[in-house]
Amino acid sequence: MKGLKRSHYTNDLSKAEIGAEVTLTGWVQRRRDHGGLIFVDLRDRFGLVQVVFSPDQQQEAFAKAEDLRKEYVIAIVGEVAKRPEGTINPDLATGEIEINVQELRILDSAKTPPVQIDGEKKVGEDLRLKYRYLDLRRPEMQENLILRHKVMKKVRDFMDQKHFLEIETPMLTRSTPEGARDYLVPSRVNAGKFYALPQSPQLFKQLLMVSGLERYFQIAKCFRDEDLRADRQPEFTQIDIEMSFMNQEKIMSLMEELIKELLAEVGITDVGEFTRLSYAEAMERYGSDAPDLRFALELVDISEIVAEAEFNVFSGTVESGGQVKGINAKGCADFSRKDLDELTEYVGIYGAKGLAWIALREDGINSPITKFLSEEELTGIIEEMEAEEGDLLLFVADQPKVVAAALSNLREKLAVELELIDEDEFNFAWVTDFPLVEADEEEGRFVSLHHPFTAPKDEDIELLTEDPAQVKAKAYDLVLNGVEIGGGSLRIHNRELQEQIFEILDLSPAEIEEKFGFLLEAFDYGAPPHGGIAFGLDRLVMLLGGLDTIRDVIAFPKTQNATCLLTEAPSNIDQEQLEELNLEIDIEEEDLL
RNA sequence: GGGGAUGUAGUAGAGCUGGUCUACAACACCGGCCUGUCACGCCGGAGGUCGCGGGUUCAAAUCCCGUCAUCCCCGCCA
Repeated sequence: MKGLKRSHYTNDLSKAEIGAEVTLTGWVQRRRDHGGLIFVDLRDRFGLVQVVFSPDQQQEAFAKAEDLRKEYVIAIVGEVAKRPEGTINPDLATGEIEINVQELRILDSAKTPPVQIDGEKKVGEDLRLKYRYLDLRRPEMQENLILRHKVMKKVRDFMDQKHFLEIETPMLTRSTPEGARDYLVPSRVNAGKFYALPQSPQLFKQLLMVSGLERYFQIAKCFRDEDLRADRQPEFTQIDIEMSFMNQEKIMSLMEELIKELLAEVGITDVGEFTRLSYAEAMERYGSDAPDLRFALELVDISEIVAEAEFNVFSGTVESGGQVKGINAKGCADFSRKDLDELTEYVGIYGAKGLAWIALREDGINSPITKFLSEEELTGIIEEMEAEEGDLLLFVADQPKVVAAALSNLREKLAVELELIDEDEFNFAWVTDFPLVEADEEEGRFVSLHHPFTAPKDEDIELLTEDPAQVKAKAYDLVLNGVEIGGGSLRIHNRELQEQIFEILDLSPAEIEEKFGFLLEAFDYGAPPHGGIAFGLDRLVMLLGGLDTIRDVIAFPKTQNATCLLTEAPSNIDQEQLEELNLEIDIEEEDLL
């Protein structure tokens, strides 16, 4: 490109530049060859501009333009010209002008791309991922990455302004017993030992508080070796924040300020009040600790009404410690048997053994269960659920966990099908007062709901010894449109309490010392009260962009099988590398393909 | 580990109650024509192991079994 230096980006150009000589570079989006005249749409990161090759202008450039194909990389020198009368393209930002080319240089030719870059047709995701560098040429994808950049930039500006320091923490760290499965990295120098990639910088940020940095943040890569979902990747990014000498209220209001500024940055200003819900209330009313508050369809507990019912599915469940809850699907009394079968199958995914229903139709009540209910019980249900003619009442009877999972998901499914969701709304809610621990039936012990460093509420400290399950935590989650986008807590900052929690989690003193000795020791040297929060950057950007998967806001994401179709990672490695690390592969040769 | 959906030219689809399927048109591609197009147009052309393997059958893109890949979900994700 000797001697040719870009003078403008495509979208810099407007009527103001008419007559100017400009040098542009970019990709050929499309070529329209009219024989005696060739139009090329030149694309750069900022947009498109039409460049015109005409033998009247420049014979040599015109001849060369005959060879141009899609995605060729070119540089042109030409004059900005007003488009002739009647040829203005109102759909194009630069549609009032065009470039009459004097000189064309082909900087690189290109094979016909396997995915269409300018097309509206959607391409299979496997191909998009294999040719991710081409997929990322699409303006939609570039906009997603730009949005992500803007959010990150705003985070840094905001945090800096609030006196936070961005501090990096190690990627090679030690494995911790609680939490997700670790990604492990073998140590060559220390044969037989492993580093773990961080699930989050949790311990380091707490140590930074002990160090007296007071306000820390980091846009941190985190790694969790668990199965993937539309909103879960094995490596993802957290906006990680920690501060000293703050109470929960101050942290939450500072974070609201941050979130509002982030939204304003991307043009979303009509954000309502952040709702506050206790965990207990969220579970009671929505069956979820991350409820979508853009619509109602609240869960109603009718356990008491049907406790003595002849209908054994209800009364028997209540008797054995379960509950019966329902949703009033307004105006759905005309659902067909097939619709109802489908919903029943749907709640089955979440472990519900059935879905009872009462349809309040014009010609009376239609239901397979009302014959087992007394007049009084039926009236009680209808009253409790504020049901009227035209409504469909749907019930699940089971253990509270199953009822919550089934009905919270049913609630969301109904909201989508009944079009109750305003897609433009950004509805934030804080969920607070989480239980500190919950019983893990499989392992027969308590496990932390958040993580083991979360502080219990002061008034519940006495309960720690008697009934740990009743202890509430100084923890808070931020939920946006039914998606958990962040969570945090005040931390324990003294050794005694932290040791007590570890004991409740059934960690032996030896284990505690081995795994967390360094943290407890740090607390012996003057640890300030501290707390923080971490936001899932990918999820946040996904929601701001109105997207369905975080893959669309990650430049090079993995497939659901945690592979990279572009680089074909993970891959086999040389025997030599294994030997250097003192590792042996213990699977059959033929499986190692 | 489990449930579900999808897999047909480069791409996205139709065909899939088995037989004129020698697999269809579209977009893209290649060639020709065209000086005002902008999803340019017109004419012509090339392009397919119907994901892969096996089975049923006189006959399989179509039915059955297995397998692989991608996606959605359950489990899992402090």
